[in-house]
Amino acid sequence: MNQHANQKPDYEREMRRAGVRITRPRKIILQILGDTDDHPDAMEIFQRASAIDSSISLSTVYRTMKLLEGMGAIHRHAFDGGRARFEQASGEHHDHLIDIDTGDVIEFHSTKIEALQEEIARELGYDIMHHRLELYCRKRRKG
Amino acid sequence: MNQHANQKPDYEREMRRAGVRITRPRKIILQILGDTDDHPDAMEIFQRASAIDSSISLSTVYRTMKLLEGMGAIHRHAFDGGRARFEQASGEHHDHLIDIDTGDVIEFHSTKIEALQEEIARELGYDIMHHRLELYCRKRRKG
DNA sequence: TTCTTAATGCAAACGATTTGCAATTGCATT
DNA sequence: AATGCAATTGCAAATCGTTTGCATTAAGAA
Ligand SMILES: [Mn+2]
Ligand SMILES: [Mn+2]
Ligand SMILES: [Zn+2]
Ligand SMILES: [Zn+2]
Repeated sequence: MNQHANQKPDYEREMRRAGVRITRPRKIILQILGDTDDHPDAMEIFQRASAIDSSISLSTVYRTMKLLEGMGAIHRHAFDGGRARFEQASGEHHDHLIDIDTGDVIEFHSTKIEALQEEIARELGYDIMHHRLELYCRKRRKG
Repeated sequence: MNQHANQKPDYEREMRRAGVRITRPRKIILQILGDTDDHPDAMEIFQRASAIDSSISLSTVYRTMKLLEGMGAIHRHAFDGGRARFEQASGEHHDHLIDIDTGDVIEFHSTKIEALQEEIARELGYDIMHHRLELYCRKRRKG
């Protein structure tokens, strides 16, 4: 989620600094990612981008996602099912609850769980580089 | 893990009861899954099976994995990277720590984390159907 | 042993993602 | 503003893991 009224990171500046060109497709994709609250997949991003500039190709979407991921600007998620889904990396770490009926994604964060994970890894002699916690759920039935 | 000196579930009996035929390929794959401690992917299972009966096909491995998954006899994991990995479903629930350098998988279980997950889902109005907790780690450097 | 039908091997199809390549374009340079 | 060149693009073809159609084989009930 990125509408947390927090600072919008200036990726264009960062890209320029990295010697990466600011192209029309990249501007559009960046804008799409910045404007959304959800976790769209490449095809969804492609469609939203096509609405703005119909000449954009799916390949470019994929290439741009990879570029942005490498820059740390976005996170890639491999939730159950087909395609990878993306989200802007601004904001703090969080994990995801996925509604398996609607596909909705709800974000949450548990300091306690994060600490327990660290503890477990440490006891096993490891450092966590990254982790993934996904809760696949159904809306609770009344009563 | 299944070598926990616990009862070896009799899937052949269960399959017979379900009206599913006990074929030579299925016997072999079941034996492979029962004998291993790790989380092999379809290709690895195919290779181990081929060593026993070279006529087995990869398609049959995939079909059998799907059948066994449907029976609840195995779990399918989609760890980072290419192929799905499988493990016999005997034993209690556990989550995984993946050594990103070696690919090794270490199993762990945290009653506390499990409880916290439940609590989080409940507060959001959901019931957890299944979940996924994976810690991608590196061996801790000395000192 | 016979018979019916589920299960198999094979090759082709699949869906998501990546890649080779020729054409385009950002942008640093005049 | 015009130039030059490497980075980026669109397109089509390739890749990878997995699934599927179909003719053939083989469980296992009778
Ligand atoms: Mn998120
Ligand atoms: Mn396991
Ligand atoms: Zn987390
Ligand atoms: Zn768990």
